[in-house]
Amino acid sequence: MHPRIIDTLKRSQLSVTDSRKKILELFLQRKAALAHADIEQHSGDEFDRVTIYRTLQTFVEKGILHTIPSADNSVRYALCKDACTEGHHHDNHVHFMCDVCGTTYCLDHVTVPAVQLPAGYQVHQLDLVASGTCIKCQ
Amino acid sequence: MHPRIIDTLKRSQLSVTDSRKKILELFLQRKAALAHADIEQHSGDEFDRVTIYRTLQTFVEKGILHTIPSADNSVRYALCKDACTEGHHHDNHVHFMCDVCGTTYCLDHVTVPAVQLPAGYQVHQLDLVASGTCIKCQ
DNA sequence: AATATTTTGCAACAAAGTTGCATTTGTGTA
DNA sequence: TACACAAATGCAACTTTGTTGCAAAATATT
Ligand SMILES: [Mn+2]
Ligand SMILES: [Mn+2]
Ligand SMILES: [Zn+2]
Ligand SMILES: [Zn+2]
Repeated sequence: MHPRIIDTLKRSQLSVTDSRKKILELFLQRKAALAHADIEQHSGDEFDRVTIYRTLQTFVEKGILHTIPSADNSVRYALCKDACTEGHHHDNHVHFMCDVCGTTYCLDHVTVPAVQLPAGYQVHQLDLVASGTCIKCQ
Repeated sequence: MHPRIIDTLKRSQLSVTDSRKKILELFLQRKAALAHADIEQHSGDEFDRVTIYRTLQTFVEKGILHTIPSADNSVRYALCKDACTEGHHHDNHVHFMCDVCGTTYCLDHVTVPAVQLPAGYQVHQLDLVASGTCIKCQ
């Protein structure tokens, strides 16, 4: 088991349970983002579908995972790298979704550029999602 | 009925049907983007749920509507303004989703800035979605 | 070890999306 | 205008996805 797992859970004041450990482990192994369906597939009958929903929700609230918007009705989740805390995310990096293999990447080193919106729009979050062909699928 | 409706359909080589006219009209009246559910709600029993699915899909394929990614598993659709054609979209403007009223706006005059991705990522599309509080909800 | 708290699985349900097929509607042509 | 062909629609049946309440199990606290 990845050494960071227990730490991460405790720092967020979450009790350390099997499902949380395993789901977190899955995200640490895979470097890419995962949709609910990916986790469900990958974990077989290890735990209930409902538990996955609740775990993902908890992790997002606690700042362990962030969501990545998509145009295919299937939100992806990925590990927060920065110091995200309960209700306060700072994942302002670009995401890339490959049309070929379906992988979603966090491009941690590519920052979302500032944009000048018309007066009156108060921005709380900015998401930039690129899609196309990834390195592996060229 | 809005004068552009028949034109738009014919230009895309689509037969002019009641549902297509009414769904298109809805998008022309409302300036904002609409989710499937919005259309369903707004049209009552005028046409079947399945017809809405199929119409939206057709309109996207034909370049009449474009999709807007979201983090809440509910893709929004909005009219293409530019010369989008079958299978070729050019809606490279920023979108704004209001957390308060839920409205999604096409900010037609705010262009998505170019970003420099790591070598090897071939970008086909760039989506920038801002969220926060809109003008009306301040 | 005993107790209090939290999480989980299950069941039942609601909502969202898909597919095949008969019927209806629209289009082009005679 | 009427006809024939093609396309779109509605319906039914179904699958998938997401939600909720509650008892049982697991975890944390003392
Ligand atoms: Mn990310
Ligand atoms: Mn738009
Ligand atoms: Zn790929
Ligand atoms: Zn608003």
